[in-house]
Amino acid sequence: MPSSLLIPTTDAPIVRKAAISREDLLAATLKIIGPNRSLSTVSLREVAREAGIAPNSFYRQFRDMGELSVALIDLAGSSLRTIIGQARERATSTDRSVIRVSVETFMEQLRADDKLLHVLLREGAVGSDDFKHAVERELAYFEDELRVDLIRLAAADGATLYQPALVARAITRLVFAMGAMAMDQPPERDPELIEEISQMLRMILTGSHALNRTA
Amino acid sequence: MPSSLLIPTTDAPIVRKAAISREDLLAATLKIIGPNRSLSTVSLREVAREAGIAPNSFYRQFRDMGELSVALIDLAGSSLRTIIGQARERATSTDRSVIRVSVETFMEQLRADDKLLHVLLREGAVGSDDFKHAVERELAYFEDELRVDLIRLAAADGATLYQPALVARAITRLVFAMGAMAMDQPPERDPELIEEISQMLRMILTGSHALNRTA
DNA sequence: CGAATGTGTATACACATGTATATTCCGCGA
DNA sequence: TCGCGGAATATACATGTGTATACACATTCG
Repeated sequence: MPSSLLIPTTDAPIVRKAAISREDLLAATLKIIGPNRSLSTVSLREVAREAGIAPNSFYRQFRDMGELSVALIDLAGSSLRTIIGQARERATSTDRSVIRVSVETFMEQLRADDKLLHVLLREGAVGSDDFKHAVERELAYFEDELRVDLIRLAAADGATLYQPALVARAITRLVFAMGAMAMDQPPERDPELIEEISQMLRMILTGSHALNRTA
Repeated sequence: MPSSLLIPTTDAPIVRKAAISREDLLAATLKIIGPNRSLSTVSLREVAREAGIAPNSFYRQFRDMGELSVALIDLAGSSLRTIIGQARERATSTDRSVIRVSVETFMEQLRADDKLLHVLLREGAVGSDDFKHAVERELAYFEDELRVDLIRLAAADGATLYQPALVARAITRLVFAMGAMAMDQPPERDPELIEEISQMLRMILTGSHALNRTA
């Protein structure tokens, strides 16, 4: 069971002095990228500089930037799954709208999980094939967990969805697109955006129920 | 043919190139970018090479690659508006589903309009502020035209939408996200994707109608 | 005709990048 | 204690980049 994802490991299963770790390089990369800086334009040397190591030391951890990028996506995926878990937990322990609480949690984490989720949200469409596959894999995870949740929630309400898989995909893509958009806006607008997204999801879900009845 | 009295140049017949235009540079850029090549990683020299001109000649047309990128987005925007027009035309002259015909047209143009729309669909989240604003501007156009159309269509059916602006935005973002996804898939899957997207839009629209009744 | 102007090119420079090779450093077992 | 082996660095090189400067040619206009 891998426990260390974000926090530097303090373990010593084998004798280690490990001046530099993969996590350090990932963190350095996150510090570099930003709203105007895409992952694909970050150079190996730049990461090494930010991490305070010699360029060649990079190779001890990754074959090249492509490999680091994939590792970053995997990290972001873990973070994303944590969010889902939190949202699910919060949603079931409240009387407020499940949709609303979930969207709120998502946005909150988007702001907190500095830069990590950004990569997942906005860099999905460009990069090496390996990279794009890594992104798609995480999206598929999200989609699938959402699908299961949707079915469960609908059943609890005594209803059924029209096409759960499609609903899950639509919601996933829409939320990610809106999330990417949100990252370019000041946090003050978050409440507004949360409201917008919630309404959109409500439309999709309501539509799904309605279509189920007529189909 | 008098030669310079300094270094005798290697007798390369210096032939004058035909005048270069902005369009040539834009076309050259489109030839360079692809599924694994983002606009932000394309260099000025590379564009010049592809266009068959000296690097410095680039400056006669654009200040830098950033300016060229914005011009590309504007171009893509025009192309997009042509698509909307076509879809509207086709949709009104048929008994088939408006949604379906529109989505089909969109996908068709996506495949035809080689590379141009790709830029708009997938590079929206990274780049200079000017670039991102250019992308957002085009998205807003699309959104707004769609909103007007939706209202008109709903009225023709004697119905009203819940929140036309929101519906338009949801559809826009969803279609663009799915379109970006489609570009990474073989055209054989287009029919399937068209079906998926159409269903998603149907859910949103149906949901909007339903919510209008209950709200 | 000849100068002015506008457009394209060649050359050059000062960087940055990825990586091959050689070198230094340091903890550990002998 | 030594020295050995791996980790980290330093140096180096070939290549790519943006762009400044100087030049060549064509066209326009006095």
